[in-house]
Amino acid sequence: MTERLSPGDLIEVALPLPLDQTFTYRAGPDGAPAVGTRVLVPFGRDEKVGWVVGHPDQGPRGRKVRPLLSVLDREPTVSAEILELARWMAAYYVAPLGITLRAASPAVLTDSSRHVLSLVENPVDPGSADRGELPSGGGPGGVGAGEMAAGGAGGTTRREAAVLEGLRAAAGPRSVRGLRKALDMGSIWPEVRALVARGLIEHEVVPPAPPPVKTRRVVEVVDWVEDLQELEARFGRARRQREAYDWLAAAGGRADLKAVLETGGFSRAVIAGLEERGLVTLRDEEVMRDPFRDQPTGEAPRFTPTPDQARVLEGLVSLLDEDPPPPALVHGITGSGKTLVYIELLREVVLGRGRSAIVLVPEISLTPQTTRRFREQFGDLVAVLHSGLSDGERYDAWRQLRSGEKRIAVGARSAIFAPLPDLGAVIVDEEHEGTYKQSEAPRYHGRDLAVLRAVRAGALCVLGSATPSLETWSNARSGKYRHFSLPERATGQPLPPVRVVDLREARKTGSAAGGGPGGQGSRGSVLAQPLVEAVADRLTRGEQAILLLNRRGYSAFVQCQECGDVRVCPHCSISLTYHRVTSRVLCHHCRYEEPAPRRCERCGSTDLSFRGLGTEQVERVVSETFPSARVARMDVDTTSGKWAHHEILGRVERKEVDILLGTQMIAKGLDFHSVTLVGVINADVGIHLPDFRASERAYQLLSQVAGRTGRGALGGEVIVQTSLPDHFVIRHAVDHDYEGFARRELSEREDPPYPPHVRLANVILSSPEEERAAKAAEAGARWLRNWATRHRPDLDVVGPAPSPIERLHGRWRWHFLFRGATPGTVGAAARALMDQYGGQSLGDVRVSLDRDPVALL
DNA sequence: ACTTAAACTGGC
DNA sequence: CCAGTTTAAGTT
Repeated sequence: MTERLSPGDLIEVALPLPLDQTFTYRAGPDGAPAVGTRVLVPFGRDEKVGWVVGHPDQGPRGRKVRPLLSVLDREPTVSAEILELARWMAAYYVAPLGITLRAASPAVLTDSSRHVLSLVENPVDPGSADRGELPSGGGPGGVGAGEMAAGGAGGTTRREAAVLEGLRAAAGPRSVRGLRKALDMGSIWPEVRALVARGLIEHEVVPPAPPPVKTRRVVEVVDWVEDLQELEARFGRARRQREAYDWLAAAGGRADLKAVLETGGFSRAVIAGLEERGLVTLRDEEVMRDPFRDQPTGEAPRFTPTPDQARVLEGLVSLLDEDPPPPALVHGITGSGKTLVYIELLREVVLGRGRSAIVLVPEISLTPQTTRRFREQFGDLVAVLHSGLSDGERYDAWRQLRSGEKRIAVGARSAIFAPLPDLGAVIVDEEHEGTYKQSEAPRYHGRDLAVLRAVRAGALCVLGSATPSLETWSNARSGKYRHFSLPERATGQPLPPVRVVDLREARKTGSAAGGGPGGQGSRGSVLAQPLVEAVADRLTRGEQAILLLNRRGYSAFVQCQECGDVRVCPHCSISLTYHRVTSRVLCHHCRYEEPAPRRCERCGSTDLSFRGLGTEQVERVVSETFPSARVARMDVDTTSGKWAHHEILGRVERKEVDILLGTQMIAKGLDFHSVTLVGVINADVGIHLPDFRASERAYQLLSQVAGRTGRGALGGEVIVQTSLPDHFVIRHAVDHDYEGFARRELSEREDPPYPPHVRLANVILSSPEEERAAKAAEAGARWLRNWATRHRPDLDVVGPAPSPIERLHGRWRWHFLFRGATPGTVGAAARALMDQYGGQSLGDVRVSLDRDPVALL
């Protein structure tokens, strides 16, 4: 598309603000920048960075149109492909276009101007001070308000004094934003204006920094003198210059200035002399920062695929020729070698066909082995978009992907926006992982965007998992996705046998270690006899054990210790949550509530457990039971440091640890052959979280942690402790029967209906005042029900109720759900709701909408 | 999100 | 009648 690019033309700009609209500006003297270009524009008092998203013929009716301040890119930084993806996200997830564009761009390209304040060293007499120059505040009365503050010297208000004090406290200049946050007293602009007018402080608008580009000085020969005699003549007595010239010529005509000085041993003056004679030039050349530069590349041995792997690979490659290729599920058990299939597929797509590819991984710091394998195979073609990269490193990786210098992007969910031309494949490893869902706006699902982007780009999307999400599973079953499976481990070894220990039995016979009558009501039987024996066995053999406690840290459910029964909402089939304060149990979907039970509804036992069991308690019991064992604990509390994961796993690898105890984070990616026992302390916890995906997650976790053992020649065994040995999650996990589990879980979600049978959205309303959050939730749900009767009778609104996490960051949270049979229904409702409540601020109540939520917290 | 102006408070 | 605080409207 060709655009008229004349000065004064109008541009439509998307700004990263929570406003569901774009803004119109007038282009500068160089004409209207192309769509996808970043521009700096005035916005009220501020200067904002936004993206040109169109060239409207006329501005908004009856409004002024301000000119843009500057064009920030020579070339568009958002391609037509990514802009379309951003537009789709904005519509689907009901987020402003500017917010989605920001999410799709490297951080260094989204910086706005900042207002910076500094103290004036020696303030002159306030009366004679010039009035400070401030950006005109657009609307009427912008400047007028500050006028009277320039009055007497003694008229320093309390607020002004606070601003001055805040500036004195900092050594240098401070941003208005930072100061405002620190002082926590609302807008400080009136005070700033008054203080500037009296010459006490200075104010400056600092434009966004240009993207940081690292450079090096390079010396390059520009005048080649071949003839010896002429060389003599040209250099005369400048012997060192002649030598430097020869040195450079021998080096191919160009070299790092640093190398010339250090390796060549020439002085800076010698080079300057050459430059003077017009023989060489000095210039700055861009250097790409790459923290993985030193990682070994291209050294890995080529593995021969197993027959299964070869069959899947062949199937995937044949899909490449369909237009567009249909998405594919690769369902492969733990240890079946999915990564190898990805690698061989990329070999075809990237090396064979010269196209590019994206590999999404759930959380890159937890999967160093996977990323390393791609580096080893494809070397410098790979850009690893690690969360630990500096903004500059990330920007360099982004540029190298855009230029085609790198053609494989490996990273977490935001890598789906990698600016790769000619995309040939997108791989989503462990596609069932919840980390692919972004928890802030835009609340996109990386896996779903992967499918969408791939289809639109004519690329193949491969979703890989040992325990696919039920959404993906049902798409594969229905034929929407192609379905491949790897039912065996690449080594040919079987999955480890899983033994179930019935905690109810263990308690009756009193054979458990830990807890006991002294405990606070919750019989803390931690390790039943079979697990104690199994661990002791590993200790004597010098092997290692992993103990998992999948406990999450919020209010628990109520479970009968006799029969294992859990109180469930009669309407939502979600566990009821115990509230200590009111001594009641509550459904966090529909707000059904009843008094906390005193005895079990099913068997009448009074032995009810109201609390889960934490890793700390387990650690204590384990240490007491095995005093000589070396125990390491790995959970969010022990892994706060940047390299904490690494450190703990390193100790396990070096066999400095006998028992590794932890939460779900130990279930992923570990591959240690001397781990011959996996013990699950209590499999029930996860199953009864108040969330419709609780069973799915519990199954995934059990399956995954079971896969941590039996990988080596020593074999392995899994012991699962549970009060619910007959629960289908446990039964299918014991049999390593994903399909059986999926069949049952799909039927569980039919009534009441949950995804994948229906589409779901979650609306959270939060406020510092609980009352207001509740009122807003009531009003919102009522409004939506009303809307539905008129527009979408098939829409179902559930709730409102207090959110499972009732209070977060000092705000009370209420939520309600709505569901519909089709994306169209849910989309229309989401749009209508946000049009009604999204923009308008209901006092201090914040509204957020999460479409296709991964968890209802 | 952030600013500003208007509309309310509560002290006299 | 003010200073301070809450609420609503506007940003091109």
